[in-house]
Amino acid sequence: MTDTVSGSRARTRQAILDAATAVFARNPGATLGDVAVAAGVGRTTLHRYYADRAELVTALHIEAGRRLETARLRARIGEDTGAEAVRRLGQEYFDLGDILSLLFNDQITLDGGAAEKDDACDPEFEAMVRRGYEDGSIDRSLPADWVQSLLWAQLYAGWSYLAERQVSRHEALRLVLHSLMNVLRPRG
Amino acid sequence: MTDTVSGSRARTRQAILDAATAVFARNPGATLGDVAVAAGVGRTTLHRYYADRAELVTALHIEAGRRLETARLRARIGEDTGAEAVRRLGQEYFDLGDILSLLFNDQITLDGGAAEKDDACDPEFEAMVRRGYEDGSIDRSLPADWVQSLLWAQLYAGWSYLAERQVSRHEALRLVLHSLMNVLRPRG
DNA sequence: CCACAGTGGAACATTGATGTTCCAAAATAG
DNA sequence: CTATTTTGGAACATCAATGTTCCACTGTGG
Repeated sequence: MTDTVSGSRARTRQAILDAATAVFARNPGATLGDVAVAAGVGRTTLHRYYADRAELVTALHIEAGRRLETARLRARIGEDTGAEAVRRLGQEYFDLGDILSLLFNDQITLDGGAAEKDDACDPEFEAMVRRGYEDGSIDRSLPADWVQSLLWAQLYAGWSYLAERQVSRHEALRLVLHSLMNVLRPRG
Repeated sequence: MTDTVSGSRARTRQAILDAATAVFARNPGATLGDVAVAAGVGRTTLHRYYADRAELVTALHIEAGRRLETARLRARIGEDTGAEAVRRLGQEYFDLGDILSLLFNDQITLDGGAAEKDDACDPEFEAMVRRGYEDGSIDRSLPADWVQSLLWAQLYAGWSYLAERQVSRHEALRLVLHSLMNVLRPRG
C-alpha cells in the first residue's frame, strides 16, 4: 500500500485511470460511481487508489500532459517545412483520442512543463510557425497562437465528426489534415 | 402569474434568461444560485419563473434556437457564391457570442425546426455547399457536413481565442472568416 | 494448507444543490 | 394613499454524490 508496485495494483490503477479518461471525455460531470463501473471495479477500490475526486482529476491531468508531451516529441516539430511539421503534430494529437476530448470538455490547462492549450503560444510551436512563414508553407497573416487555436479546433471538429457521423477514423483524420493544410496555405 | 405579461414580469424573465446564458456559457455546471446572483434576483424569484433547472434549460434551448434561426435567416445562405454565403453565415453566428459557447459546452441539440449542430446536415446548408462546388468557391473534397463541422469549430476557436488572448472582437472575427475562406478554397 | 494483499458490498455521516413554503418588505398600479 | 403585484430571505425537506469504515470473500504466493 505504500509505494511497492505489486503488479496487480499497478494494473488496477491504470484501469481506473483509463476508464476515467473515457468516461470524463464523454461526460465531464460523471459520477465516481460511473468511473468505477467503467473500470470494472468497486467504488471502494477506486477510493483506495484515489482518495479524492480531485486526486483522480489531478492524476488525469498529469497523464494527459505526459501523453501530449510524447505525442509532441514524436511529431518532431523542428523538422521539415512549417506546414509539414504542423501536419505531423495534428496527426500525433489526433491519435490521442479521448485525451483530446478531455482537454476540451474540461478546460484543462496543462500546467507542468508540457504543452499548453490555453496559455500564450510556446516558443517551439511559434518557431515552427515562423519557419513556415519563411519557407512559404504558412500564410503570414495567421499569428502563431491562432494557428494553435485552429489546430485544436479542427482536431475537435474531427472527433465530433467521427462521433456523430458514420465515418471511419481514417477518413476523419484525412479531412482534418487536409483542412489543416488548406487553412495554412498562403493565398496563391 | 397566469399568462398576462405585466411588463415587469417579462423583464425579469428575460434578465434571468440572459444571465443563465452568460453563466452557463462559462460554466455548464453552475448553480441556480449563481444564475440568480448574475441576474440580480433572488433564488426564490428564479424558481418562480422556472420551477425546474430542466425548465430553465429548456427555455435556454428554445431561446438559442430562435437566435440561431434568425441569424441564419439574416445570412441569406441561398444567395451569392457558396463560399460567400458561408462567410455571411459565419459572421452572423459569430455575433451570437455566448449562445455559441452554450452550444459547445452543453451538447445542445437544437431539436425544433431550427438549424442543428449535431444532426445530419440540413438541406439548405447542403444546397449552399453544393452551390459552392459548382461555382468553384468550395473545395469539392469537403463534404457538406464536414464544412458545417469546420464552421462550428472555427467559431469556437475564434471565441476561445478572444477569451484567452488580448485581441479585439473585430480581429478575432477577421481571423475566423479569413481562415474559413481559406479552408474552403479549392486547391489552385 | 495458510497468510495476506487486493477487492467489493453494505452501511453510514456529510455535504451541497435543489425545490418548496411562508412571510414581510418593496414596487407598482389604481 | 391603498390595493395588488412582485420580490427576497429564512427555514425546511429531499436527494444525490462523496468519502469513510468495517467486514467478508477471493486468489495468489509461500
